[in-house]
Amino acid sequence: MSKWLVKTEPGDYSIDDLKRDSTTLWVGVRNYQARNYLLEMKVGDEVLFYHSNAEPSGVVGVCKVAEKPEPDKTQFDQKSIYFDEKATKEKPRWFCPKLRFVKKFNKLIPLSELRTEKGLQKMGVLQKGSRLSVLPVTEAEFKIVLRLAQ
DNA sequence: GCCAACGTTGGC
DNA sequence: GCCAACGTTGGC
Repeated sequence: MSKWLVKTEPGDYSIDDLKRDSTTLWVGVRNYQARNYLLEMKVGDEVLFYHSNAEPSGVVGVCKVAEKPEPDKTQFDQKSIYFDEKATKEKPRWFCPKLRFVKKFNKLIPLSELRTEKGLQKMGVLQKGSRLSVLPVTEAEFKIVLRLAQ
């Protein structure tokens, strides 16, 4: 099973929102590389939940894949900010898995702390210029983050 | 297919 | 708010 990390701005959708909702469709990803990662997600995969553009930014909890990706309905909705005029129902461009809340860490693990961890130096989210909102995480990296959360 | 212009992301 | 990094668009 694979591990992942998803980014979200807490003002848009935070770990507390996911805790309240229990599950959510991860709509709105509009980057092909990120989409391809979403499509690789399998039910049961564990996902680090990351707050970006936050004070401070960092990993705040864990969720998991509850349902495999389905076409993201917002791409067909003209009123949605995620509307994509080039997408059709016959040939959807964008997909969203359903994510289920697992836990919120007692403390946020800030980027600065992740950066000082030896085992995390190659972690995707720490790489310079990394802007992908969906990223793979290795088993070892995932374990280290969980340890830091304790 | 190249590449300039433009838009977005996201740390700081 | 700044700006580096990267993605996308569209003229040619």
